Amino acid sequence: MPAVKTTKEDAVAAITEVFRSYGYDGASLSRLSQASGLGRSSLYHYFPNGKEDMAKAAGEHIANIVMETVIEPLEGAGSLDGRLGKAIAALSKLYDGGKTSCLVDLFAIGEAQTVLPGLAKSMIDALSVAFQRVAEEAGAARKDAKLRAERAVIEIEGALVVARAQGSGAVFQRALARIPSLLLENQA
Amino acid sequence: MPAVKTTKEDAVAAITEVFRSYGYDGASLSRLSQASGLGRSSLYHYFPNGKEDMAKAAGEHIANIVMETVIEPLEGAGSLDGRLGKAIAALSKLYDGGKTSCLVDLFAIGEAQTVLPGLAKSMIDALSVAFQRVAEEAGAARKDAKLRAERAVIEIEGALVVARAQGSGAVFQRALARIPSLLLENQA
DNA sequence: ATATATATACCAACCGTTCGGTACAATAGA
DNA sequence: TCTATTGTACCGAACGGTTGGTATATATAT
Repeated sequence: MPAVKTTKEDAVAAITEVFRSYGYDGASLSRLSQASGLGRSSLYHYFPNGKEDMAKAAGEHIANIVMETVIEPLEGAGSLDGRLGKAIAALSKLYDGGKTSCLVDLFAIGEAQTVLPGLAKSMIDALSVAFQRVAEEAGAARKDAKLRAERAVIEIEGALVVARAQGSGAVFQRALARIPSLLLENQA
Repeated sequence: MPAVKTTKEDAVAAITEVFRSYGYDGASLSRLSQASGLGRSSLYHYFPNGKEDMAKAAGEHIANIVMETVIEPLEGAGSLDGRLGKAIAALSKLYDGGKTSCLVDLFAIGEAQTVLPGLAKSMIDALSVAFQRVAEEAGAARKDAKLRAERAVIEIEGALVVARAQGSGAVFQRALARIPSLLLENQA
């Protein structure tokens, strides 16, 4: 391997932030190039299919982070409260306390839907299933657990939208704080 | 006066749908032109400041619809259940059962934020205040009512995001159905 | 020597915008 | 009543600039 100034990993991280800030359409190659520190040609070296590949890489990048920092802790060892606490802390960090958008939201707009089919859905599903398992473990029947998980995911996504509109992350923090009671409370 | 093929009102309605489908960046002049039936240049007759004016008109258009079909019914006469029912039906219609996006979400992305400052926030605030008054009328203390209203708005926005990601409006309908109990239940 | 990586230069297509001009209806003056 | 003027509605063509993408050449590291 040759020496590299910017690793592909670094480039993907930078690119991901551009997509998260501007959405698919707003993430121009100029911005992508500038943020990653890579020239146009270098970008096409790492991402042969151009913007589409970059968006896919960004999606996978975020999916990996969610898997490692949110879903795995939820399925790991320890008390339910402790595991949920870790996952919520990770979500707070991932969305910078409510200041940054969710790729699920951004990649489900306009043409991005057709360019990246299924990405948004699979991310929502993964988180939803993990929450559902937590609720079941707390004693909820499968149907009830599924509904609670759906509400938790909705609260996260909705709070991110409202937080962005209000220009304040407070509402997102409040929503995160509600998740434990939403999933665990009043079980049979 | 010349014969009018397309009224400005019709143009605004068509333009609004383009912004709702593609977001600010994705709503190109070509698409706006095609959807409204007006030539690219003709759009500048109605909207002298171009795309920015069109986005503002779309925002006002939606704000008016929300005011007339959601907020006014909430503040009108009749039983709480009846008024809430009207508002929820209007929301279901406005978002086509969860199939279309919310401008609050789309206009709070990337550069649209700076192009249309405050629009998203004012729309969120108006709906939130209306919900809060409903909860207070049902017996909730102001602080509790405010929180319930915030949760209702979050559920609406979040369910729209999840519905779009899943390609199904079912989750949005479920969220709308939860709003009455969310605002009215378990009051002192 | 070979594969990887980056730079330079370029492309057609499209972007939002502007311009010059046309069609038409209402108004004003004779 | 007829004509001249005005103002609105709209369009085709073109503007400079940017888009996403490519081809070719050069550099670097093994």
